[in-house]
Amino acid sequence: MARVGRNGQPTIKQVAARAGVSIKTVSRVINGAAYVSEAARRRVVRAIAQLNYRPNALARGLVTGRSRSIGLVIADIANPFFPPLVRAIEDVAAARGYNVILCDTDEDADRERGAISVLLERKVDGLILSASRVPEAFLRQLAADRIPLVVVNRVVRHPRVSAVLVDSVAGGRLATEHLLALGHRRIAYLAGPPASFSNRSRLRGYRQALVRAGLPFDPDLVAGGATSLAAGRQAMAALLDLDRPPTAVFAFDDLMALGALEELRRRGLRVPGDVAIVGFDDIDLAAFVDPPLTTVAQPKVEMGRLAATRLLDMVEGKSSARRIVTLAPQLIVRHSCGAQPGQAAHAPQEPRGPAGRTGSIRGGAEE
Amino acid sequence: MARVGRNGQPTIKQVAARAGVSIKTVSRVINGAAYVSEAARRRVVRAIAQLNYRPNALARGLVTGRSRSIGLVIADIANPFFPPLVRAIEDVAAARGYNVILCDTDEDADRERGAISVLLERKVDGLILSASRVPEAFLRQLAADRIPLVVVNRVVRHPRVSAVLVDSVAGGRLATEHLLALGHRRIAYLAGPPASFSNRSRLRGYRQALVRAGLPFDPDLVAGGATSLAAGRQAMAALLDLDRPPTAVFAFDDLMALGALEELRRRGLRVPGDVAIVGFDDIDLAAFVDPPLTTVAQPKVEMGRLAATRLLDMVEGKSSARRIVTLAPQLIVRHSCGAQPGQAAHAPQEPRGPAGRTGSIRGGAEE
DNA sequence: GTTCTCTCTGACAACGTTGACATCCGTCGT
DNA sequence: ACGACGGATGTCAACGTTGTCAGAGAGAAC
Repeated sequence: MARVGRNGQPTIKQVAARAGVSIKTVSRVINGAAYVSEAARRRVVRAIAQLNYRPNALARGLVTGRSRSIGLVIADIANPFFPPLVRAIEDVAAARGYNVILCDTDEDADRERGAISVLLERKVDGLILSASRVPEAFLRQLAADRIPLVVVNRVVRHPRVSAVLVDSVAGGRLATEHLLALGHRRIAYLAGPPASFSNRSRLRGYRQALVRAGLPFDPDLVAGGATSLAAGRQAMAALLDLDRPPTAVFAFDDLMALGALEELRRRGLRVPGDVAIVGFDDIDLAAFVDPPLTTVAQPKVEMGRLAATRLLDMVEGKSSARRIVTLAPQLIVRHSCGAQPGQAAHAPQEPRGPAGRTGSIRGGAEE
Repeated sequence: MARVGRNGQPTIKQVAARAGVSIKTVSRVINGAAYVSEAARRRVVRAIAQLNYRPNALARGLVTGRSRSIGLVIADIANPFFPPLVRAIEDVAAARGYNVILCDTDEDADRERGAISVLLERKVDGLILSASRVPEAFLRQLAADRIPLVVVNRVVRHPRVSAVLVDSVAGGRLATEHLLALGHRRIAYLAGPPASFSNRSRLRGYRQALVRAGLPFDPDLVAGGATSLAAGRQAMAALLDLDRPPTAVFAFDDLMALGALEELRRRGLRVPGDVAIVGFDDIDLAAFVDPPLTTVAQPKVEMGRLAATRLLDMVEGKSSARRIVTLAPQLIVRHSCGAQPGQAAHAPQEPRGPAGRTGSIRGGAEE
């Protein structure tokens, strides 16, 4: 009989032999099952320690059909929005005995598809998708195949796909109304990736705010189409080269806002003196830049916690019905708009609907 | 015969049945093996597509003894030092067909041990450890068990443990000499975690620079012992409450430096006017804060790439001998010290030894 | 015509674990 | 004294894949 497994590591068989019991008894001890005598248990525990035995999760997963791992698909861990989210997800997962397999996609739908595919081959027990660019039909198919699925900042119309998101429309409105209240009339939008659900929502909020203020929507004042410092710089440059450049900018996210900030500084323009800026996300950086950035905060840690908890509840069958958790965005007023920090400029009108207040939770009623 | 596997997903058996071949032939097609007729191959490919079949990586890993995944153990993904490193590792791994399982440990040796243990149960093909706090003996044991292992910013004396690190002693010297050259004589060190290899090295570099300048080492000027904004704030506060507070501070990392910056601002002190600050890492934030932080840069992306490439080479048996790659730290002069940005203050003496120049690579000669 | 070689194919036994079920042995109730 | 019961243990067949080996044809070489 082999003293060790193929790859040199001890198996349950060696433990059993050493403890003088059957492999089933060892299995029972490992899994804390009942009906094992104290004597046997002690011998098994000793043998495990002596051999430094570790159960093979692959074999276990193969027979149980559960891998105790989840897949996490994000755009780019180097984008400061994601680390707090990932960390929270990881913490919840670890606390419940799951591992996280991380995949970056750079907002590319094909890479995302590939990542999901590989994750599925790995037999992850569930999937969390943030900044997902894959067509909705693809995700519906996943759900139809009974893969537990939670999406962040996007919605999938399927009775088993849960979501946690901040109300980006409300957030866009919040940001724009703040600039409006400060007297700005030419407000630009620094757009994010066109395929992004969040981008479209923030743009919608921006337009809503303009309309409510009786201002026309000017397509020339929308520039950008990505999410990076460089994209922010370029978009800001394009805007500044307009005949009538904007006096204020609402950026898709803080990265774009920071890029814009760089470009403004490069041209010797002052913020907020010459141009006011509002970002989105409230990444750690935002509070530290010069001037500190006014931005719409997303509760990243809470989002991560909610997403992971929800997913694992689905995985463990505690509740499989769809649940959509919508969190309220929050305007963080710092110095990049010229308002009194810590409080929003007086809003021109009351926000409508539930968003903008506290987080609301909607059950699985829809679809 | 079951139409689908236990968990509802098609198996190689269904594919074989549908294509009218044996499972072995399907296996051959999947793995691109030779000796499959065009006709058979086509039928198999079609069946795979129709069933949306995905090979089960667990089963595959069980029989081949390789999981095509690596474990990545770091202190905290929310610490801005790590995302670029992680991203680079992930990219290399993905390009070579591996997945990354991520674990945060919060610098806690027990959690690290636990994470490594779980990763080993998962049968990862190798391990990358950054900010590792576990005793060296533990890692030597791992290496003795033939687990491919690469450590970042730490060294393990074992003929099979590779490492990639920046010369933190040289970095500490660089930072301190910069402050010295600017005329500072009371220079404090904002210490990182005492158990950290990097912390000890940077402290050593700091002391070396002092000695070379003929200055005494004053233990009172060392404060801190963690790595966070809060710790930086507190340590800075303690330093400022001294009878003779320092005129300059070298911080273990940029997070500590930023914390110090906050505390100084809170007390109405100016940087660099009243106190000069040098950080370490050159996180993205560093260039954006006010004032832009002078800091010692670590080439995080390159480190990640090197570590992952090295590990996978070991995993794939391309070369198993130990290799230590030492990269040179680089002083990035911005505004937090009062020097002319972009260039270091004139160093009081020539750096000694290979570090401080270009990166050097030492082979497996040691141990 | 026989043997050899080469291509293609499939049967079968692993891999390390758990689940279903069987068995053995005391002890208790009657 | 006997059956029933329940604790403690073991046997065996999965799980879904790949590795080993053997075999069937089809040409090629002698």
